[in-house]
Amino acid sequence: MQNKIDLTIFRHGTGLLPSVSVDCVIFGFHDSQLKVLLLQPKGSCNKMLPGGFVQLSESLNEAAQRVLQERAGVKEIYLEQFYTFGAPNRTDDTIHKRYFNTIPIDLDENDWILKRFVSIGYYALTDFTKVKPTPDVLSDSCDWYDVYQLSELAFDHQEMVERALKTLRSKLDSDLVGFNLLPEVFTMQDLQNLYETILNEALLRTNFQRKILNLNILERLEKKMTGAANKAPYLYKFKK
Amino acid sequence: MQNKIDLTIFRHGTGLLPSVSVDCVIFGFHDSQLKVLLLQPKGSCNKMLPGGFVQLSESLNEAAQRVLQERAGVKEIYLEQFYTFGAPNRTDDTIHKRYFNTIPIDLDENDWILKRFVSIGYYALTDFTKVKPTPDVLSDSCDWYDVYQLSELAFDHQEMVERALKTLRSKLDSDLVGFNLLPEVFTMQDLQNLYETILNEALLRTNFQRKILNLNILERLEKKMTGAANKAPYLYKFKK
DNA sequence: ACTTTATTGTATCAAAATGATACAATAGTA
DNA sequence: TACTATTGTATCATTTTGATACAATAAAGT
Repeated sequence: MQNKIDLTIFRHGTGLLPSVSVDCVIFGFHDSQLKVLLLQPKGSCNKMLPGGFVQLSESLNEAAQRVLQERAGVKEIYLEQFYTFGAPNRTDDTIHKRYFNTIPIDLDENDWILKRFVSIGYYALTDFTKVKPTPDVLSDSCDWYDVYQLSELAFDHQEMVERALKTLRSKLDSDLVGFNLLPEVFTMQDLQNLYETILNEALLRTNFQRKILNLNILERLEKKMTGAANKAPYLYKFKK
Repeated sequence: MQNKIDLTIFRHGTGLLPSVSVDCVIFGFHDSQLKVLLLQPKGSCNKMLPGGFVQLSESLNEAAQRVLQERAGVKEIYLEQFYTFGAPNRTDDTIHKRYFNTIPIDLDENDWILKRFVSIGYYALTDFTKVKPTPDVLSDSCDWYDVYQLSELAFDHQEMVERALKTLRSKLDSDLVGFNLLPEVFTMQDLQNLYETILNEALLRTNFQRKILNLNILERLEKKMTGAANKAPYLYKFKK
């Protein structure tokens, strides 16, 4: 199943902001892996982040949300800007043109789409289980990939993922980010596992539990009977 | 004295990246005040940050450096990107056109310069005493203004200053930022004064001294005989 | 020369946060 | 009933931070 996307928007002068694009780094968590959402474009291009252009009537944030919905089928997600990428050669000419030539529209050789542009990076965390990645007509697939095992990506998208991850790490404590990465209810071990994966380092179980509980942001629910021969952990959910 | 600026760069298609600009928030410190560098454009416009467009051949960072040099006479300064501003109405139409009509060049009504654009914000800290603000031909003046006493600024430049200040505060400790705001040598009181002004809150003298000294980044020099009837403070400079 | 004053550098103590270890409780298995 | 693996919590040591005390000192006043 593919998303509808209005290809006329790619045509010059039909309501797009020239030279500007947005790219989205969407993090998910599954099987103890931190994942990122990537599109496999048609043709032989490397995988890329869901990205697109900005309409004249919308804000950058709105553009990021719309693009994410159109290209990956992900909607109603809180996105945060983390950096703007603008190296003159960031969209390597030949790759860039090859990519846009796979799009079934006529592009003038002088169209700004074929030239340099600046891309504003947005990132978000989302519950892996609640998202159904859906590729658009320009892509063969849309799927999750382990952040720590990425193949080479298109353009400067590797750098984008790295910088988004750095931002995520630095905001993990202060912004109590990372909440959207887990399902509704979870155990303390699930949460610690998430933290360890994002930070890529081991944490001391007892102190992690103390720290999180002292934040007073969790509501303790019933125990989770795992069937294992040991004490059952409590389930938690985030307070509102 | 005014800087030379090549006005042809404003003409459409002569090597500029459409729809994109950079704006610079330059902080200085003097008389116990945190200052920001502003231009007074010719005509009746509000004051504005030194900003300009991006040439096709340069990176965003290079553009910011060049623009700062051309418009305010400030050179060789380390700039850091802090946010990108892209609200659809951020350059209010009438003010925007009025401003660009003061520039002595012909602009087509359809020129992107008269339309919406996105601006990438850069900020920097600099030694007040080492900068000689110099306006360009488009401006009547270029001067320092107290960050906490700003009049209304052009476009969304107030928001830019606020966000730059927020970034500065959050990075003050971790990045040991704020060093460029003081002259070569200084007393502990000078440094504390700077911190208090940036954070806009009082700090305990003894603990501040302990904290800074424990960082092991200062080299203690001779005492500074102030002429006052009390113990003379040491001078310090930053280790390399 | 001695006292006074304002300020500086450092020590000290209490409180809070963090790191590390110990241990009892418990859901199942042998 | 004993055993095992894991969980929740307590405890203690260490480090960090907040608050106060105090001796040292450069100059002025007497």
